[in-house]
Amino acid sequence: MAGDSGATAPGGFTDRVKAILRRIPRGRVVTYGLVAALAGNHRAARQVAWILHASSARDRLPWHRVINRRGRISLPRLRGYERQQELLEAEGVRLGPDGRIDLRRFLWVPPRLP
DNA sequence: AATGTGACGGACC
DNA sequence: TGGTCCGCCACAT
Repeated sequence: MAGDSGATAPGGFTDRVKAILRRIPRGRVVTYGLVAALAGNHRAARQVAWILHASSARDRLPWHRVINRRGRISLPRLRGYERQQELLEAEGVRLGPDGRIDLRRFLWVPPRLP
């Protein structure tokens, strides 16, 4: 039907990840591992990255709010890095001189899961 | 069913 | 501090 372009099992890991990503507030970030954990598998961080890579703009996911555990943008330079940085800074997320984001300050952790 | 993918994470040196 | 190696997982082909 309309929207089966997603093609993943409804309510599956991918759906959960997407739902979580859409709840990240502006000006906040999460790590791949955290999202994976919230989605039910703390070891599936790589899968979260894969989902973002495979998702299109139509998914309306705040992909730029996902960074790695070091507080850094994982996208390679000239392959999305600058774009992500720009989007983050536009929301007030500041990168340090080493391109690091202070997770203690910007990391978003949902207060509770329903 | 087997193999490949991918923007990870952690252990280790 | 930073590079390398390895384990992990769900989805694609």
